[in-house]
Amino acid sequence: MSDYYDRVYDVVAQIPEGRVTTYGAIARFLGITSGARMVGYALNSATEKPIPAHRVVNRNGELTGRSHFPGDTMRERLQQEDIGFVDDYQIDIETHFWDPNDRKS
DNA sequence: GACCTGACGGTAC
DNA sequence: GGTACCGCCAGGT
Repeated sequence: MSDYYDRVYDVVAQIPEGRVTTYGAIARFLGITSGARMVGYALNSATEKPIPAHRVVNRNGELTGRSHFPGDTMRERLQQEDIGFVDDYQIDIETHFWDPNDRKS
């Protein structure tokens, strides 16, 4: 069943502080290149999970999922981790991008 | 049981 | 270069 949900949680939970990743990167890491949507959907159920879902943004670095966070929790939390913002709700994804495949366990 | 929607991404026009 | 449409899989109604 939603095994891949757990994998999403596992990957997201391993995102280093001050780093972010994208839905596509996680999806591709799980083997579903076009399943980025599913990753986001998984995180939808992960809002109550002990994972830094705020470190996951879309391919454009936009905080698309901030709507699921109370207030500006997502934005403020990222700023606390020294994440560079190019816009009020868009981070410097190219600078802080973290690929799941690059994790060192 | 069937249909619709949903934290996105890539390709086509 | 920008906009539009289609594709992926699962869950909720």
